[in-house]
Amino acid sequence: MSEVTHRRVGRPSEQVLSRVRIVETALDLLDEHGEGFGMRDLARELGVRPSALYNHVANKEDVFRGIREVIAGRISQAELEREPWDAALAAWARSYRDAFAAHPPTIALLAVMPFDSESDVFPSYDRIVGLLVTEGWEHAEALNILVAFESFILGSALDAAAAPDMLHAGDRDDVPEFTAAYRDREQLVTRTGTGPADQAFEAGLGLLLRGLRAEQAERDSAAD
Amino acid sequence: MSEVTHRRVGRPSEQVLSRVRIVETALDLLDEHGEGFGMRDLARELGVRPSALYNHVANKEDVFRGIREVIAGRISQAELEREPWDAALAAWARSYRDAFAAHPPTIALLAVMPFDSESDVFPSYDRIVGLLVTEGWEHAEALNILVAFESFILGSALDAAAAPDMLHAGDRDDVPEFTAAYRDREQLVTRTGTGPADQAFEAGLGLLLRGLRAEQAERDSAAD
DNA sequence: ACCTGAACACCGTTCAAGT
DNA sequence: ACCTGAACACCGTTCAAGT
Repeated sequence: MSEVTHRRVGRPSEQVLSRVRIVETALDLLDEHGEGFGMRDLARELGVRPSALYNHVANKEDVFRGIREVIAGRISQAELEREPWDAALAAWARSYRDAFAAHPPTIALLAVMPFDSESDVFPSYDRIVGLLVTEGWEHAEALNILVAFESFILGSALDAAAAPDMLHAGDRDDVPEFTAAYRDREQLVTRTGTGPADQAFEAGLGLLLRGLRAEQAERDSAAD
Repeated sequence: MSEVTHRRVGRPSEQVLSRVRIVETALDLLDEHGEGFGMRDLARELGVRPSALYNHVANKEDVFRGIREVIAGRISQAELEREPWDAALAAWARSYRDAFAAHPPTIALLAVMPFDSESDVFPSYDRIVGLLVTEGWEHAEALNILVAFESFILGSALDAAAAPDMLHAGDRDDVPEFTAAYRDREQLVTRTGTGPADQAFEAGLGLLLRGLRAEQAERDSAAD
């Protein structure tokens, strides 16, 4: 039985905590046991008493804000320089979904949290709006499209985080089309190795992009 | 100062609680003060001690399950009988989003919760898959499209529930396209009276449906 | 069977005391 | 300035006691 050497009271000789260390540890905890984390767990993991955390973060919500920034920072901005524009949009969307889908239990919480105005996400948003405006959309339309994409992406991340058989009708026999579809998709999953959530995401992303191209084509032909 | 008459201990002469009464009261609490609810608040609202609730629900999650069923029950199934098929899909999607957007704080929680196999939602899903199969899609594809629509709808409900200026870049001058778009949309909001979240939802829904029609047209012309 | 009342094992957070 | 330790005001949930 190894004795833990306790820290004495009073200011330690060298600082043990920092905001980034707290945020990163919290993210680790979320990844390991996905059930959410407590300030007490977080403190234990950092070898510190719970109250010590409050020297570096305002409260638990503040920790979440930190986490959100870290995750948002992982969305690949570089993909937005691809050609053509719809490929750039697709690559960005996939990177966005992956960044959030990696941390299931927090998606919902993070998704409703407003971004800080200094956030890293705005340059990406600016680039996307610019892309769409270049391709002929009005500024306001471009923003609506951007938000629509985000809604789809976050909804898809939520879906990827949901229970695997969220939509299982069991043995009921009053929904034949649905159960047939469920069975067929099962086969598609084993054949392609692509999970249900990924299939649905690609289907939706494909539809959104196809919709954009169709809208553009229609607009261009009407302009003659 | 009015004296509250307390109930004596022991089984009351007539039953005061029921599962449905608990679930409905919980939903009321969510609607009033959107911050979520506690079992103690719920009990107070029902004029009962917290422990009494556990005679009718297993735990707090069980209450959420009940709430989810109530909300899901409000999604209009009737709209799915409209003509043509894409109008039916659009009407269903709007009804779905409205049902969830009415209860902001719970969307996230509810969205990740698996449906019971006896749930009311399956007949609607069956109808939608049938609709798409009739229009030429494979069963597995139809299911993927359905899930993609749901992801978009729930993501949009989340967006509608988010802070109104979730995407406000403040005064930064390094994102000109974005701020221009933000300004233009502001004007569009005041001119049309349609909120930002509704605009984005209609934009995305339009793209998804347009994508479906384009996919169908492409398939039909390839079949010649 | 279905309520009260007391209790248990938790939370997030505050704050004085210590270095 | 930055930690410990003790405390506060909460949670959800359990369970014996009562009718």
